[in-house]
Amino acid sequence: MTDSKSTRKTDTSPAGESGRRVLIKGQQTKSVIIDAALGLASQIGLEGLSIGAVAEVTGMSKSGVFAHFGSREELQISVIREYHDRFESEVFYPAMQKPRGLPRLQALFDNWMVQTSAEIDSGCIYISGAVEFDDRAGPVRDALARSVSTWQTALRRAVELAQDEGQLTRQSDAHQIAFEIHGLILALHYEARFLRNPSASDRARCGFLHILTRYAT
Amino acid sequence: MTDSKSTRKTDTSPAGESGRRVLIKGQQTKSVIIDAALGLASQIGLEGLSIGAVAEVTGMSKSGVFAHFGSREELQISVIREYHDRFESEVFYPAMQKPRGLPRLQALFDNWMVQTSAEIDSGCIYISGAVEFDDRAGPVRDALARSVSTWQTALRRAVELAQDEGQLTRQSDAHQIAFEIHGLILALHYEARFLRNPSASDRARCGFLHILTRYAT
DNA sequence: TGCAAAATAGAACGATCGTTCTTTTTTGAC
DNA sequence: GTCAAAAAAGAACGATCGTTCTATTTTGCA
Repeated sequence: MTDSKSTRKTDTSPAGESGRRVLIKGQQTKSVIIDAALGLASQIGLEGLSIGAVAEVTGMSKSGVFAHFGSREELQISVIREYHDRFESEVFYPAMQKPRGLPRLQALFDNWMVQTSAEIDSGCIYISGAVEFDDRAGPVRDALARSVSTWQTALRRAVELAQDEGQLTRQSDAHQIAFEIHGLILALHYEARFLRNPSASDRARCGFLHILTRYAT
Repeated sequence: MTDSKSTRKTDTSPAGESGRRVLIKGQQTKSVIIDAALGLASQIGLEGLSIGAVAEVTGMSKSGVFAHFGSREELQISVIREYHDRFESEVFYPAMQKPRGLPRLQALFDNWMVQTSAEIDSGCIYISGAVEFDDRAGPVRDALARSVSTWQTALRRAVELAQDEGQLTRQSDAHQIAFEIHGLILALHYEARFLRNPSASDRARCGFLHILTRYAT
């Protein structure tokens, strides 16, 4: 932990002057590894993620995989970053195209529902990771909490904009509304993925409607 | 898995004719072990629960602990049973003293909140277990799902009674209302335990009020 | 107080884990 | 094509895991 060996930091492109350069070999395989690792972590959790399993899936050797990250923690953090990016591009950015206010909030929830429904088979690492790292300090937990907080802030902001537009009342603050929406997603994940209840999606959608109508102007 | 050795089944008291008999030694230590195991599982999860850790906490040897259960799975199931019993006696039974309808439903939620708030430091195995075993078949998952389903049925029943009493409308079925309440508890656990948000309890309580007022007659 | 049975301890097993070190292969600019 | 650097493989380490087997201690009825 104290020795900062950091075998390979690949964020700085080695291509110096000519900034554009197709992915050098190492970066390609690193992407493949992270992709496989994210798939594994979604199923068995970040804690269950083992370098040996990733090596087997990718057809590489353990040390070959290891060399790209320098530690298991760094692999886990890379997985979190990857999930963060995908979540942003599948849930957040598409909704930003919608006009601010209710349309955007509705789009955010819809996209989140689609994402969560797809994760009923694979699992969501924002949810499983929260359980695994809720009392374990360290950089993995920090990365996870930062990603979740970023998303929660974006959701809360969408609620505030709907209030600014006069489409939602201010009888509850945006934080409270975001909290209740988050609860619906968590209950959906719990009931659908663990209890295999097929009606959970309808329950969540219905609950969102209830929230909207309660705060509608 | 196939060989049914089952080292020691302790459910049948060896005290034959004289039914009353103080706990024989093995039962005492078994209780101590389960108690310690539940404490550990609450913090690090059922999957993280190791026999070695339980042995260290109880001051016993690994094999000494192991002999009481015959397998790690049996230990995990015992922990789930113990948690189930405690949950029943701290959340369910006290609320049953209240008159059916809103008072009882309110008491169920209040007790559940107290339990969950206490678990912000220790963790809830109904929540962590759901994440750990959501795609892993086997007896541990079955025991967990059965306990959770029992509790959900009890909660739903309380909602139905409030509807029968005419204190809640039937514009949504009891399952939907129970789903939304469950979401509040999950969001509370997530925000308070993982994100360390101290206002989560107020959010959950406020959300419950919103649900009650929406369905109030 | 005896004595069988129950309870616990102790040592060892194979497996898997993250990590380190060394060696081999592959890459890519010259 | 050369050759240094990068990438990947291979072997081995210490640690921990659940489990098994055997030996020792403790229990509790006669």
